Amino acid sequence: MSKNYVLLDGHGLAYRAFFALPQTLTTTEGQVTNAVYGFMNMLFKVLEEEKPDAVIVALDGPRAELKRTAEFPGYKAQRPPMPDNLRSQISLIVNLLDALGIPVVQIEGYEADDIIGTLSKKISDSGHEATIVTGDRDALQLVGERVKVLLTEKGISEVKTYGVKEVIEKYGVAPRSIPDIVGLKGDSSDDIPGVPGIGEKGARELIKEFGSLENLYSNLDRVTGAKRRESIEKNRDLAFLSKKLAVIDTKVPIEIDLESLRLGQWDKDRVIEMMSSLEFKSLIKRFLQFAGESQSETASHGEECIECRILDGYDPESREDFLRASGKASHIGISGRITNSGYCDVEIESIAFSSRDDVIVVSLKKGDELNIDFVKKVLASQNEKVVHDGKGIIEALKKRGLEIANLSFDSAIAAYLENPSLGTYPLWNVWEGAVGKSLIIKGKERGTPEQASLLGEDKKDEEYLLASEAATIYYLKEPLLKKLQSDGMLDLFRDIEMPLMQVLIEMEENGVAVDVDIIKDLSMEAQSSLDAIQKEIFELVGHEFNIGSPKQLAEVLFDELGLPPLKKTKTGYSTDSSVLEALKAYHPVAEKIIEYRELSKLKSTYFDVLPQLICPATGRIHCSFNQTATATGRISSSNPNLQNIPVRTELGKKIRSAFVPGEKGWKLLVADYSQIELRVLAHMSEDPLLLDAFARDADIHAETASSLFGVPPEQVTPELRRMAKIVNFGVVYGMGFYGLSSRMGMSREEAMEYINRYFDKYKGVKRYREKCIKEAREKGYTETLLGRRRYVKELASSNRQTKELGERLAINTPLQGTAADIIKKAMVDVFAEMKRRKLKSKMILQIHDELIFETAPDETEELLGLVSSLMSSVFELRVPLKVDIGIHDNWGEAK
DNA sequence: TATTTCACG
DNA sequence: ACGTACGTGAAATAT
Repeated sequence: MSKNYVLLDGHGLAYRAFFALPQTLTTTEGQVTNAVYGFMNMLFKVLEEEKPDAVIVALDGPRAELKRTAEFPGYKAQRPPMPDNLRSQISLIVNLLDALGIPVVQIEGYEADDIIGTLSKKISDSGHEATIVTGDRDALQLVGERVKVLLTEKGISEVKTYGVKEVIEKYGVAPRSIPDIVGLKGDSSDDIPGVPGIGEKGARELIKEFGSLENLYSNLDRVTGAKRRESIEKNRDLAFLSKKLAVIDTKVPIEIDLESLRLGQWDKDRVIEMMSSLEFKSLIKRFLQFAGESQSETASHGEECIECRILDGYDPESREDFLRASGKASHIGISGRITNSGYCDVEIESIAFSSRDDVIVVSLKKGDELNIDFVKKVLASQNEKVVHDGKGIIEALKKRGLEIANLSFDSAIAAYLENPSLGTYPLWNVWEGAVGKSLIIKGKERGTPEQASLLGEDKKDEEYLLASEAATIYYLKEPLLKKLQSDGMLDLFRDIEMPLMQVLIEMEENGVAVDVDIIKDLSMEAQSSLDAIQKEIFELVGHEFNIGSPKQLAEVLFDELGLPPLKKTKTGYSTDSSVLEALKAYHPVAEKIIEYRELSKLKSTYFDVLPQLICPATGRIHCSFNQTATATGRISSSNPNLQNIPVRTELGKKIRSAFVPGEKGWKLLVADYSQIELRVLAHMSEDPLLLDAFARDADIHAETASSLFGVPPEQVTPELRRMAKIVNFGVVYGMGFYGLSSRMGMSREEAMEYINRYFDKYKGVKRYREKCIKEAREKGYTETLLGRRRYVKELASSNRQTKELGERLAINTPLQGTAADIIKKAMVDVFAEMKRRKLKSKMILQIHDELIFETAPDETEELLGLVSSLMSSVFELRVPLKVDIGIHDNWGEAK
């Protein structure tokens, strides 16, 4: 019986995958896996399509080029050495192949091509079939009756199959004549010279006509074109040498028992273990599928086939069924469909509950009020509730008078803690990442068709989807909880993030009041200033253009006015504020443009937008606080972003003054942590100088200036203090001397000098930085005081710039993240205490180190004391947590 | 959709 | 040879 053997060119395919797939394909900890992935993808594709009886992978042996470089020293001479990132992947591939029971053949002194050539000959000689998978066109010479070649085209996943027919179609010659063609045209990728002046086309024509090099040289007189003939004649030796280099050796001494080889000798557990450590979720699935496992076997790997009944939300009996079943369930998974986003416009459309094997979907559209009692009952039940990114759903439910009792778990937040760098946490991705097995929602039981149609015929798929979501959420809880536990983040999750979610919900509901009249006045003022500045700019330049267009502006500045382009962007010359600032010295238009920029920015981002964002129903602005957005653990704000309301310029402060208490007689209470990141640095580094400075509540920048510039504290000038402040920020960000020099306007040497002096004085900080980098490199992640993680895969990069970025992240993230931990806990504590005391006052904003409340007249003093003491006592650090706090009539008054 | 710029901590 | 501090979100223009 004839067998089909697949022969793969290991290095060749790995090389292709390495260059075809992005380097960004890595494990969470930063091991680049693109070549392994590409190779395995190709392997499985071939396994699935060719269904071979056996597979062999050939690798270039040590000193494989020797044989051919002995003939011609230039052979493969221009080939750069294998990148380290690829070398490490080759050994992963070999290990994986070992686990898969696929033999890897590597013989000293021979290239993979020769091994493949020898094997394919042996295979076809004994009457079996061989399929060669490679990226090297030279292999086409091996094609024969029982040998075909799958050649990777551009990229990696595209392959073309070559049998004898295809080779002749493409090259016009028999496969065995391919080396003759190479002999004439050469091969730039292997540095085979060929005959000068003969290219692909000419070579093909000549061999097609003469059949071989030998025959060509015996009949040189029949070659047309004098020049061509001369070149061929002159380069006879080169041509034959080139051909020799291109001929694949089919007589390599290989000891392998082809007959006993067969696919399927894999160590299944090891394959799965290796693939999951490489985070190849989909390949595991493919492997299991290919391994043709029966259901019971797949279950041993936890492959779950979850069967859910979908109950009809309109059928009273089904509802009773659900309530009965959910009583026994450990928790209830909830998914909801909402329209719009943001507190002001959000509305609940429908909701699904999952209690292990029952799912029920009910519509909550206006007019479907008959469902509300049931929903109320489920939501109020003693079961733990589980949601995925539930903040919006909860708000929408609350707007309809529905509250969730015992909400204990949000899988999006859990997934965020596991890896905060992902940016978004779609349910399905989280499922893939946490479980990676297929979840199948089976079965669907409904009431009568008339009742069923109440949900709307066209909405049936939507209903099914919502039900699957609820079930997925249900089954997500356990694995994520386990992971949090094993990663030491359970407390952070349970005691901070989940309670914080409730705080954020109320803050979003509360919203913030703005005085529209102030903003509208500012807008009008800005418009008239803008008109005037625009006119001036046009006069200075001599014509009109779009000042807002960086491209047109660059043209005017650097081409027309001939100003020096100081900085480049990807696409052209930069016109950002630092450039314009420097250009002030050359041309008066620079200053005008800076003014124009500032005004138009503020106008378009704030003046014109804020009034539109006032919610008609509440008369206030309700932003969204995103709890799963930042890699460091901070929260972010959007629609609008209230965390970047201007403050640094005069005009900016005017905008802030439009933020006011929403009720007559009420005030704004603004509390911010003083120097929180530097205090965290002092705590973490235990640097004596920093600890002492904060213990004395000294002016930290002045202290730094004093030790940096060697002047007594009382002689620190504002200028020295300003420089020290930049250095302090730099330390927190993990600065290098170049960045510092450009920011301080000094030479690199000077900057270097200051940095050295800083680290000499603050030895603890120096040690801290080194420790951060070392630990992050070892563990693959950095962590904050509360164990919040951030994987720093940049540290594993071979690119220097990326690696240095990783080092800065390793330094900065624990500082920024711990500060985030601290204010988050403060929010939770303050919120809980306000609830306990039943205060009317409201927490309305958080701006990273600052909390803003709206306080009722009779609560101002109480709240002030409460906030101030709770904020400073959330953690016992080695330094005091200082809080600046004040009562104001508007936000502009603070600071 | 990507790029550039700029507001904040 | 190159570009250089951390973390965000939004608007306008370019593609």
